[in-house]
Amino acid sequence: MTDSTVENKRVLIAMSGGVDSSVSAALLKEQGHDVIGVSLQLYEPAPDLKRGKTCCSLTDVMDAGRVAKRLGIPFEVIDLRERFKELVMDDFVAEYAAGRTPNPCARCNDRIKFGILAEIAQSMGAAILATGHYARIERDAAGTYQLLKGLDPGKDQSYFLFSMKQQQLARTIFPVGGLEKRQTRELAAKFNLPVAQKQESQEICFIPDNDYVRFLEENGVAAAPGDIVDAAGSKLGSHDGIHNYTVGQRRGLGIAWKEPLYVTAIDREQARVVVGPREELSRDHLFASETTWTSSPISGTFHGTCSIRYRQKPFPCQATLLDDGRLRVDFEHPQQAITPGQAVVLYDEDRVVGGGWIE
RNA sequence: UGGGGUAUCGCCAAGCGGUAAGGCACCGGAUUUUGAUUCCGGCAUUCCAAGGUUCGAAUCCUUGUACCCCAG
Repeated sequence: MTDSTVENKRVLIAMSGGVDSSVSAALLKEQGHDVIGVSLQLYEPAPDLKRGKTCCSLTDVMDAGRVAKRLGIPFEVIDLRERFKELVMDDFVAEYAAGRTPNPCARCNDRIKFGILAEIAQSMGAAILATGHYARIERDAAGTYQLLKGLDPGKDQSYFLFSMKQQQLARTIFPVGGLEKRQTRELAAKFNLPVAQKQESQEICFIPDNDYVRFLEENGVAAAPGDIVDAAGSKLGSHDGIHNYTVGQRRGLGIAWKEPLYVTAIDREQARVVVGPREELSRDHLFASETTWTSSPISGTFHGTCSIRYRQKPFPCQATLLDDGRLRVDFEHPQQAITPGQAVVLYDEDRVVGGGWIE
């Protein structure tokens, strides 16, 4: 199962303190690798740690350390708070301020884990970086590394990893990518890991209470009021700031209508939130920029499938690269709530071809 | 100070003598390494007010009150 060129090399495993990365570390150790465990300190610990369900809180770092100790592997904590703030949190704030909806997990993977951490791994003499993501990497006959969906359709995280490139894929392994979540849990119990029963992480790791609006306002996003209008521009209500909304959102509008209303667009210039019935969320194409490709860019018209949000079953589409470098994706069937700031990921069967950020 | 109409949950709205539908909004939960969506659950002992008729009324009668429309 493991690529032969990878065996017995030094591997750096990013340990979040969760079940997936802990089992990953255990599997690597069992396979005979020279494993080094690392936890990243990415932000100031939240004062309230009662649930401990974030990916990098103090208790999680401690859990990671306990697992490393149980496995008998070296472990250290790397402080990347400054870089994380600069590359992920600031981007998160700026995107919301611009009326877009950021995807911090995808950004973190791209910039922190497979960016800075990958470099750190090299500097520590580890040729390979491992994480607990549910995705697979395989090398095809031509020697090209392919990024594939995780085998467990309910846990596949390839969407968040779409920006990985050859040089990254060549030096990365996902030990649990071929497992079902249930199997991972069973292995955690079998390895007697202290985190076997730990609950899934969720929410944005650096906003443990999930009150992202408060986080934004504490970080300089002004609560600028404006109108909520329909497609024709008629005022239906008012809001306290466009950062409270995302395209496709239904709840929180406070408008009593004959049918549910959804945010169809956010107009930063006029500080307006445009709403409409469900039908008005439909689009048959989108444009994306900052495209990246796992091996090589598409040429001509790409026929395959794509996802425009995490956990969405990829749907048929075709895509073309425009002269200005942007990507145009046309859907076979209209899709709802194309959300600027989210990623569009192109798939060829189970293979991630590449993607970009929705405009 | 003439005539007509309407008053039911925050909004819209069923009900037409038999013991308060539904939609929206809102609240809670489930799902989820982003944000959403989705799903599940909750949500008027009370029908503008006060009397009356009736075994029984939001539904009938009386008197008020408020608002709307048409005339002034």
